[in-house]
Amino acid sequence: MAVVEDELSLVFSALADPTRRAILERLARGDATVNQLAEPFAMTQQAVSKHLKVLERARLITRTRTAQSRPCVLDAEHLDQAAGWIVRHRQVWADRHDRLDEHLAALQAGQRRDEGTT
Amino acid sequence: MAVVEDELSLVFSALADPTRRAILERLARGDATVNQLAEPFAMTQQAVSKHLKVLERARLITRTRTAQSRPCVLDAEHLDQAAGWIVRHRQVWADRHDRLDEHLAALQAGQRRDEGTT
DNA sequence: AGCTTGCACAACCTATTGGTTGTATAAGAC
DNA sequence: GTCTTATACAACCAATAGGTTGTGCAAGCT
Repeated sequence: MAVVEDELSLVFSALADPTRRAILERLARGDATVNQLAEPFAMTQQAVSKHLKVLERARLITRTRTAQSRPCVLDAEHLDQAAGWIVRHRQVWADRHDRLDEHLAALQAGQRRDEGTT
Repeated sequence: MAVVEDELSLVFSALADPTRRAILERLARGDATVNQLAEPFAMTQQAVSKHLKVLERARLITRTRTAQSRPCVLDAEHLDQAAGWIVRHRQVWADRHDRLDEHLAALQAGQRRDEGTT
């Protein structure tokens, strides 16, 4: 099932794994090689490579080829896509239960974004 | 694997399915019964029930028992959790790259980020 | 040239996912 | 009471996910 998956599903399912989220958190603090990423985890380098492939397929990271290592770099665009979906739909029922408005505001407090994403 | 899963993973993996996202979108416009939710989909009522169980486990919906039907109601809080994670971490690397709100808007407009990767 | 490092590919295993059909049950209608 | 409606449970199935081990290979080091 799901032979061809839409981008949003790819992004969300990529995020649905603690290891991959940890990898993203690590990458948010700076680019890293596969081995550097693998180090904190109790799993093989190959397993981490698989996780990276998932992240790459979801376009959450891109990889460059520098010498013999393949550093990973974050790509925020598709993450925005996912955040966009959530924010968009939460808004709908936030409107319905308007008490959630402040909740929303609190969430975005550090950010103060303002675009009318439809 | 993943015998006990953290809440965030549950939420994200619940969102990682187009059917379930459609269900949430539908519910955002108003509570609905299982059959009402199942109707637009080319799948059995049982399959939709399974999806609802996934959403329930992720605490994205709650169910009430009204007469012989079990209407579904959205629960925004756990969705906030997911949105929170994204917003939080997106911010980190937004800072690294540029930290501009307008940038964010541009990204969502489908524009590609310039790569001033430090 | 030969060793080492960094990573990926392939085969394999098990658990989970997402669907099916078939059946059961609980509540209202007659 | 019996019928119908709305939903859930169970068994089954194919495909995917997430891990393993083993191996291959390209790039640098000496």
